[in-house]
Amino acid sequence: MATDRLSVIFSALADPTRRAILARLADGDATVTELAEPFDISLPAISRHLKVLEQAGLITRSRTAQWRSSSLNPEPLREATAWMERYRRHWDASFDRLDAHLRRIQAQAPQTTNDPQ
Amino acid sequence: MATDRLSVIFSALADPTRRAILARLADGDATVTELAEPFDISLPAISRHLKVLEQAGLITRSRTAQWRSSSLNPEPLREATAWMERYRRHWDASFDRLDAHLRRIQAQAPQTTNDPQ
DNA sequence: CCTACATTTAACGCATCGGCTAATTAACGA
DNA sequence: TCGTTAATTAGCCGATGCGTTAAATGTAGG
Repeated sequence: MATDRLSVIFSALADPTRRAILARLADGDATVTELAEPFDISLPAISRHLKVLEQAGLITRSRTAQWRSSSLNPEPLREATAWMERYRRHWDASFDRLDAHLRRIQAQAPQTTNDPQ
Repeated sequence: MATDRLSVIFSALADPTRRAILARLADGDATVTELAEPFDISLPAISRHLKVLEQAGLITRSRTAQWRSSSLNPEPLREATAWMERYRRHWDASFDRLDAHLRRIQAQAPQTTNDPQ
C-alpha cells in the first residue's frame, strides 16, 4: 500500500543501512563500491538500497564512465520533518513562541494547514 | 532486523493508517473503536496498528473498564526529528544562523555529536 | 452466573523486504 | 576485440507486514 510519498520516505528511512548510507553521503558523493565498503553485505544488496533511496528522492545519481555517483538530496527529509512539526507543540512547550519567531525571520510558506497525512 | 529505536519509529510512521491514527490522537485520546471508525479495515487490524505505535513509544495506553484509551506520546517524533536535523544544513541555507539562534534561546541539550545512525 | 460489549490473540494468505549467488549490462583501456 | 572493472538484474529464500475471520479474554451489569 505504501504508495503515498511520506510512506515511501519513512520506509526508506526505516532501514539502518540506508540511514548509514545517507550519513555517509552527507560527507560527499560516493560510488556504489565506496558506499558498500563499510558494510558486510553484498554489492547487489547495496545497489537495491540505493534504488530505494532514489525512489524516495533521498538521493540522486549520476553516471561518469562506469561509476555511478550518488549524492544526497535532503528535500524529502524536509517533507518528513514538516509532517512531524505538526506535533511539535505537543512535545515542546516553547514551540509556539519559537515557531512564530522562525516564521518571522524566515518568511516561510504560509504554514501547512490541514492535510491529515 | 529493525531492532534499533529509530528503525522502529520510522517503520511505525511508514504506514498511512498509523499516521492518520496519530493525527487523530493529536486532537485527544480515543478508544480502539473510536480510532477504527474512519477506516475500512477490521478492528483486529487497528488493534495491531496500535500495538506497533505503542512499541515505537508513539502512544501510551490506559485501561478504564473495558475500554483502552490511547494517547499521543510525541517524544519519539522528537528523536526522529533530531536525526533528520543533522541534514538540515544541507537543505536550509539559513539553518546555521537559525540553529545558533535557537540554541541560544532554548539552552537545549549539548547537541547530538556523532552517532552515525 | 450469564450476557453484552470492547479488545486482543490465533491462524491463515499474500505481498513485500532484505539478504544471497549467478548472470548480465555498460564502459574503459590495452 | 578482449579482458577488466563497476554496477545492475534475475531468481531464489526466509522473515516480516498487513489484511482477513474466528475464537478467546476481560470487564461491567442485570
